[in-house]
Amino acid sequence: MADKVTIADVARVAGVSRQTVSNALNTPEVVRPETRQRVLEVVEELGYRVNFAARQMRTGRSKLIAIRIDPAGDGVNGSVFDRFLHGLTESAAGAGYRLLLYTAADDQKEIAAFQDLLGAYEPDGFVLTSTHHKDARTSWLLERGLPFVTFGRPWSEPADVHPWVDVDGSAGTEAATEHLLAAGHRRIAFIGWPSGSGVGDDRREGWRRALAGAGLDPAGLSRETPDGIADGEAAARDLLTADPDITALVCASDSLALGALHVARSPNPAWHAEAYRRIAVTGFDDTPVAKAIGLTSVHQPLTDAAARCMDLLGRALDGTPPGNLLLPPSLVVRQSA
Amino acid sequence: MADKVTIADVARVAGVSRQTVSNALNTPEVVRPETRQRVLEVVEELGYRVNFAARQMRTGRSKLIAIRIDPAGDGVNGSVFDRFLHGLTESAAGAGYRLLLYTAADDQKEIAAFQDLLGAYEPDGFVLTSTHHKDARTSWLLERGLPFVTFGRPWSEPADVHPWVDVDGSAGTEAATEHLLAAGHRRIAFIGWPSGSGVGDDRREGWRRALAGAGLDPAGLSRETPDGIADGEAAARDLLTADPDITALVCASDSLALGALHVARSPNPAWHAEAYRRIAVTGFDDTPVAKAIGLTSVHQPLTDAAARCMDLLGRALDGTPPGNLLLPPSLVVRQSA
DNA sequence: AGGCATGATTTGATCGTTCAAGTTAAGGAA
DNA sequence: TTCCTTAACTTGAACGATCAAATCATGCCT
Repeated sequence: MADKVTIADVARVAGVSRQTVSNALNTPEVVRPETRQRVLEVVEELGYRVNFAARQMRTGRSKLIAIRIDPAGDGVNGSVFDRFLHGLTESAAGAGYRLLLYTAADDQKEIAAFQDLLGAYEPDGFVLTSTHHKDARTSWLLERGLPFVTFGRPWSEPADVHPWVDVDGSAGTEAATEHLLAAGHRRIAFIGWPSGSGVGDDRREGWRRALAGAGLDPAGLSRETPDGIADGEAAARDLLTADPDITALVCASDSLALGALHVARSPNPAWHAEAYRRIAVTGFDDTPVAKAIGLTSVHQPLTDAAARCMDLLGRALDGTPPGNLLLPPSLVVRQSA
Repeated sequence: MADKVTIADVARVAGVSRQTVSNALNTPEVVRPETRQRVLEVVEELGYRVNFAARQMRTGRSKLIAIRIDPAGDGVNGSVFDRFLHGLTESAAGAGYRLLLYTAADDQKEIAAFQDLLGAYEPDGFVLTSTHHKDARTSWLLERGLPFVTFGRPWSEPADVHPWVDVDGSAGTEAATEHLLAAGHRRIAFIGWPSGSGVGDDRREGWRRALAGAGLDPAGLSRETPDGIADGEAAARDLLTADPDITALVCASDSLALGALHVARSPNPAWHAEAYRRIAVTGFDDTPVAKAIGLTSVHQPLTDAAARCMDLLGRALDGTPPGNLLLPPSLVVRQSA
């Protein structure tokens, strides 16, 4: 393998000093154009590349961004994070950064991971996902003035405590509900998660808002259940049994929707002795499963979100005030609704 | 934020030299137990952590492993890589390594990425996925003596040219086919990819082997098509129309199987005027989609594969001959077959 | 007692880069 | 001519760790 080419090698061949090579690459304006040109040619010729470790020692910047990847979530919804990650890797590369992965089981473990990482690899910044109420991670990072962006807004604090990018979940469920209303549905129920989670409550709120806008009463039309196919099925069964007028189900996730769909599509439902009701179902996240089975679902612009996260983080690293950003989702209409 | 703690700080507080601190941490056996104890206490007290950049400068080891993540594949099968990645992150962490992500559009671009990475971050090793015939990447790395493991066996070269871990695809389709045979099926067709891809040919071979074992003739029972839901549907339709005796379809992927399932489950198939035939379908990869819709599928032990990859890479980094490993998949039986 | 091996610790040098300060040469003003 | 400024480039030092070699005890053997 070609031996390591250092800045000194380039300097020698180009007949200039190390520092001039460094300047030609990092501060071109202080170098005479023809010198710069010559240096760049030698850089090309020798295949020189800066050694990040050495640079990091001097400047303190590692050009690394750390992000947590969860222990093998094999669920339907795991793919949301994965799609975000794919997008972020590309945006980061465009900005000259690479992603460093780590795992952590909970907030406290993640903070411990921060400490390990900061001591060892010294990442320049962090991207946090799945923010929640009383997020210990963000306050820890804020206290220490470390640059980070969250994908997910702060749920317990004012919107401007830290930079974030999020997708407007309530707008998503609202759009889904409005789509159902436009199709003539009047009794539209919601299947979501136990209240207390920011994301879940937000999604429920969008449904409620749409019903209110149409002058409809949401009372008795909402169920709270853990995320899962079986859970969605049970909740749907419960709702449809309790209220024979329900004709549509808005769900907080594709997993729940998938379960609901089983009930909605069962040809001769035990929960209903009358003539067959066609029940519309919508999901959330537009996972591959939704696409595969024709489930109408709310799509999150994840690649875009990733790019904007990188934008904001870049600003945070520059010292520019980064701000925050709420992206609109879009409804992907398929056969299920 | 707490100022950076260096090895010199620890040395001063513990009343020893830098090198003794280094030894206490890296070569404990050369340090007197009580000295070691004292040093470790100070390390704990000050919250000292080695700075990897500095270590890397001296030792040349970065404790980083690079792995490519593909540009946002939103398909059904994307999750295979993602599950592998989750597992690998954990195994790597266990061995003191972290994963560094990069993207690349093709083999040549990936080799360029190798050069960038080696010059800049100097990863200690690489994990390559989706190996194929005439893989330019492996030969490039081999020529330069760089440590790597592939998840996927070498398809054009002898098995021992480089370390690898793979899942035995032909054993998977063979198991699926045998399961169908045991259920009484006799005309079992195969839907796979155009020949020439190692993985695809291997999966077809397993089906052929199982049929041969039962003394059955595979002639006319195989179709080659790109990977996709619509492609699977078309191929299934074609097969079932051409041969009225077919009662089961073994597919090379869950995407293909999903398409096939649409045909198999259509209540009044245009392709068949006779009484309704129940067509069994099996997929490959056991994606969330398979679980969601009750598709019998071949499951790959991805977490295990990731762990073994890390094992082998660790050996390659130590200089121990790493070898290679073919893992058996398992058939997950659901309603579809 | 002298010599020597062994164990425990310390010292100086080094990895490749960039910062900060220094040098050199050329041009302009007095 | 002399002095000063500026542009262009060079030199020495430093980042924080580990390697290699040096130092200093200590114990054992003859």
